Amino acid sequence: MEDFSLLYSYFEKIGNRELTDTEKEEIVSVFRKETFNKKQRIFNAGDENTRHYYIEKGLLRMYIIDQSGKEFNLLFGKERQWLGDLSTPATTSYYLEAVEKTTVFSISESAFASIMSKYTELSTNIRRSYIFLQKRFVAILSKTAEENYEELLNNDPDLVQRLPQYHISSYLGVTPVFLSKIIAKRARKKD
Amino acid sequence: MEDFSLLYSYFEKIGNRELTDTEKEEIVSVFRKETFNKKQRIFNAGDENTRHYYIEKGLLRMYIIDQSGKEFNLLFGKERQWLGDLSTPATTSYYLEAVEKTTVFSISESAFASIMSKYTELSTNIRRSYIFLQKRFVAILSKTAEENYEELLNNDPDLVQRLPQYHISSYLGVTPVFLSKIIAKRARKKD
DNA sequence: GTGTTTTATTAAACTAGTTTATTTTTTTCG
DNA sequence: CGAAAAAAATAAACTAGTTTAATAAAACAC
Repeated sequence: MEDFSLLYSYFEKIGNRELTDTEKEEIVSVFRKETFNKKQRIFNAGDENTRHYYIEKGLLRMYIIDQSGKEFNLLFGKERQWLGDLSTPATTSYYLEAVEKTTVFSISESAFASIMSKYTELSTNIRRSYIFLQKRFVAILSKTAEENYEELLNNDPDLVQRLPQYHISSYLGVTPVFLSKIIAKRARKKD
Repeated sequence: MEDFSLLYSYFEKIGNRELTDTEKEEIVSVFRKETFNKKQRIFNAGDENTRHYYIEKGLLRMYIIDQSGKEFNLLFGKERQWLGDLSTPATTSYYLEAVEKTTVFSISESAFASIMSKYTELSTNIRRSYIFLQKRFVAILSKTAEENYEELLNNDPDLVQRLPQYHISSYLGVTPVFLSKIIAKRARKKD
């Protein structure tokens, strides 16, 4: 039998109460537990009606590929975070891929909408995502790449450790070459 | 008696039905009709518990001021659009200001949360805002300033016409000097 | 209307970040 | 383990966008 305990505790946390057995069954019936290998693609630009992913373990990245073929990492998601394209069920412009071997609980848009009406705190999530993206947007617009790197290092050192440098540079909106320069410069400063 | 008809028709549209008189009264009781003059500040970074604004007529901008004192326009709002800081009631990092003389219907966060449970389509709004910001983010990260200017010109020519150039440049994340160059270059190309 | 302030243009020197290419280091995997 | 592949570092030439400053044009105020 698959283990849904992390998902239960998530709903217990947001609902601020214990779940009944019926509620647990309901959750099991709408979520699908899935595992993706490192570098495995979960959805592609052009796909319709993509699912929402609550991550049990591992690390995902959502990215675009621009006209010239370059990738831009928009968001990462790790343990106990949601990731997905909120424009679903419309055709997505993004790719979702596992950076590490990752297990998730996935849910369709329609089921998501319906459990949202039961667990209204879920909509707080979308709002929180918005606030996060807004901050990130402002930071990238108004700060230098070096400052943004520092900030990421402070806010989520674990992420910096788990990601290859070229994924971080793409998240910060610079080339891997430039991030490498930044890091070299910082190392020089330190001693 | 103040005219709330635009607000009624907004709620009728999202609810997809006519409003009863009681509902209209309820709306009047939670919204406050306000007018702001050109360049008038509506809220400031540091303010707590800012309100949400549904714009009847006019044009607002929400912006930050960075460490070095430079302004960055994050969002504009015009007729029949919502604008506000979704991180409310937490302390805001943004400034909200009228670009033109503007009349709005404003609502507190707490009232907003409570009418949201009645008009659940309101939460779609937040989601739509998120999608909008995400697109804008990706565009600014992956495209040149010239392409972003073109795109704005296509998506919202009216906005370009109503805003002074230095507000547009700040929205696109470049200096007024550089936007001026882009425009000069485009004019040269055309003939 | 005309004088004053604000906004936009132009130019020139500069810098943050890119591109391409080569070398070194680290990771993967049979 | 050792070979091959992937990731990171370094260098050099380049470019998109900035800064500062001076001029021109437009908008505003009386």
